[in-house]
Amino acid sequence: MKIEDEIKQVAFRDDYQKAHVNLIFTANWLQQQQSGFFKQFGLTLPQFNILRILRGQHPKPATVNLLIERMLDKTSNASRIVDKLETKELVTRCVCPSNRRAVDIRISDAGLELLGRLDAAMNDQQFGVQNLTSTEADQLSRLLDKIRD
Amino acid sequence: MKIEDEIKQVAFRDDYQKAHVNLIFTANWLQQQQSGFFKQFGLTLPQFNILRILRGQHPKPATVNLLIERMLDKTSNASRIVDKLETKELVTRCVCPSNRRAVDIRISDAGLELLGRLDAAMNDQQFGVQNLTSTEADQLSRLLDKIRD
DNA sequence: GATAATTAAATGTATGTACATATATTTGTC
DNA sequence: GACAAATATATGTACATACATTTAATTATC
Repeated sequence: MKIEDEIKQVAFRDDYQKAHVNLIFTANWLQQQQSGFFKQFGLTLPQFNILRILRGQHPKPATVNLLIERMLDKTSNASRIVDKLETKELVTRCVCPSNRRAVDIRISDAGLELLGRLDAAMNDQQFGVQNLTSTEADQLSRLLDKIRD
Repeated sequence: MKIEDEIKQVAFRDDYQKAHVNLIFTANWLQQQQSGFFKQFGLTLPQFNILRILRGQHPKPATVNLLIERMLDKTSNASRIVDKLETKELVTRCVCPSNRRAVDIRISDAGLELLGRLDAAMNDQQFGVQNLTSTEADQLSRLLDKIRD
């Protein structure tokens, strides 16, 4: 559906405004698609993203700083998202021996097992970007990179 | 900067995953650019969006339902965002005479005046999409529409 | 080596998101 | 006209975002 119809706005000032609104709207749309999927597994999107970063580090630990550096949303509060994951026993947290200011965070066996199940389910799940051809996906990335220049 | 460097990820599975991550990341980036701008005026992005919808209706009132219909984020809680705007006296709210379930919401003179100042400031402010050519902006909108098909 | 500056993480507060539930009003049906 | 269903909004709760402040540990400077 065209963006004008999605938000019932008759016209945009120009192609720039239209692209901008479309970008925000589509990203929200994709996030909602995904968060419904993750909910089945008792996770939120940011919780999943942090777990994935931790798996990438495993068996090495990550610090809160490293998580923030790699998160899509730099300003979110990694500390409290880790709290939730720790409550679910998907990660472990202990003071870093070499630098007692820092905290070593590791994904637990239960966390690895959950991500494994998510990987399997994700292959069955089609998210929106699949509607594009590979060339179009590449084209999209280039346009987005240019926006942030 | 390329998306790989932004989030310090070495490689993506394919162009689809890369485009997807890039889309979420760029939309967040744009939102942060804007929210910094709105903050100078004591508004948040959703508050601004609701005010703009109300100005579009002015002098006719809008109901909460109409606001939800036109908002980019359908699931957000329009009622409570209107609460904040009412506290700041930027909108008025009163029971609709013809349907006492509904609430008539109108932008106040102070609200109109604030939006006027924002319009002026916005013309001086360059947001990211301006980095694209008009053709590229159009191309981007088409790709985004295709994602949501 | 004491003290200031910096760094790493946690905490506090206001706002927003997501979704379920509650309350009040109107509409439809017998 | 009583009562069920639908509609419009508000409220409750858990989680996340945004940003300021606090606490603790380390590093730098005199």
